[in-house]
Amino acid sequence: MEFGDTGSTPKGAATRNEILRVAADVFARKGFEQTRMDDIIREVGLTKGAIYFHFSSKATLAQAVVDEQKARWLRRVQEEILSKNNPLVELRSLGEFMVRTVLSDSSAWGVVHLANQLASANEHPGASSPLAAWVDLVSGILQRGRASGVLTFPGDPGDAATVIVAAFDGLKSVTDALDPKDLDAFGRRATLLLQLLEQQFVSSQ
Amino acid sequence: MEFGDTGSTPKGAATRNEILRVAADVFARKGFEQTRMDDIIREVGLTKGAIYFHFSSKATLAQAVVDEQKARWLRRVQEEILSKNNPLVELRSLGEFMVRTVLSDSSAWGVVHLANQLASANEHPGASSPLAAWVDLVSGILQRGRASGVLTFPGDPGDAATVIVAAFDGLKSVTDALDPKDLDAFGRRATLLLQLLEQQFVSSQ
DNA sequence: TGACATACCTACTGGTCGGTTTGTAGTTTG
DNA sequence: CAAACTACAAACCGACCAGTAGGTATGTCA
Repeated sequence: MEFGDTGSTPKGAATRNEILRVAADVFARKGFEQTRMDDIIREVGLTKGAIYFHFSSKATLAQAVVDEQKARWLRRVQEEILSKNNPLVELRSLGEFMVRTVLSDSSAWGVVHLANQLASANEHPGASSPLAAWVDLVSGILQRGRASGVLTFPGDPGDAATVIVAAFDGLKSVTDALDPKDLDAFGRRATLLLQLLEQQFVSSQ
Repeated sequence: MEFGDTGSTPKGAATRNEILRVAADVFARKGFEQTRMDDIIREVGLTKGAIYFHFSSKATLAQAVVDEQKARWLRRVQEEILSKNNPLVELRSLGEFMVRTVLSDSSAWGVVHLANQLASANEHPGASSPLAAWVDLVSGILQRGRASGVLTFPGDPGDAATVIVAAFDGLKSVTDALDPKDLDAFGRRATLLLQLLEQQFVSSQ
């Protein structure tokens, strides 16, 4: 049930990070249930004892992966995007950021779903879900954009934000499922989606 | 590996259908991996031997569920929607049909993903995926709509269709993940999405 | 009414997988 | 330098679960 289990020594901390790195990749590729602890163990080059010394359970390890990744990109988004102080620019940047992230780091978006998969077994309210964080982020931008008149959309900002994030999320998973070979497919379709949103949310003139 | 394992007798066929009915519900709720054969057995009120008499494996049962459901709604869509011979009406009807289906029959959309979950273990090309069928359906409508001038959109019809279907799919899964209690949430957001698509794809004038 | 298929049940097996226990090098600290 | 702690390794455990073995009951038809 504890979280920051160990890492008191430089060596221990390094190993812990290495485990997190590999675990993020495997979890993202295969999902929580389909990931075997032995998969991670094999790829890290350690043994069961080592992993369970640093993390008390499979769920704890996965949660640590989620928390670490979430903190990382929340910081990046904060620095690179929300600093613009311009909802229109922020929304565009965020869209491009999402697309770029999905395209470059294949494991990144997989981790976004880990928290939700954990919620089934664990009793996490889902509030810590990276997905919810994305929605909140977009929702905030939409609200400020509407207030300043540069963005228009019907209904609740939260709902609109959810639709936007969900569209991206669905595009990723559907493309993975239907055209796993077609490497450009996601990029093409995401661009299309961005165009669509641009014309829909940005106030003409 | 066989498909229509049994069902030679009226009684046998009835049991087989009952198993399919229950299995569809359980698979849709919990997904392929998380579903235990014992779950289905309990709800059907039979035993292991009975299920394995009618279906040779868990994967075979799931595949049968997918095939049966897919055939059913493909027929319905054919009759209720594609008979209109009007791309604009068809697209609107199809959108409403999807929303209505998701809202009324909670297990319906879950089954759509079963085939994809099977592809991991099994070696199904994924071509039989209901998701692919939906995309093809929309893609066809878009093509005919563009040809007759009532629909406009940039790029490949297949890509546009994928974006549309993916947006719905993502909306369903994201809403389930983030707001499982909020019953109207999906409806509200889906309506928003339909408006959005309306203004984007339907030629103004 | 005997032969054979259909339809179903009970009990078990074999493998998988998360987690535990125990041991033991190396490192730090008193 | 000895006790104590850190950071791992190796072997093992027990629960879970898909699938099987072998039986029984209920037709059906000649």
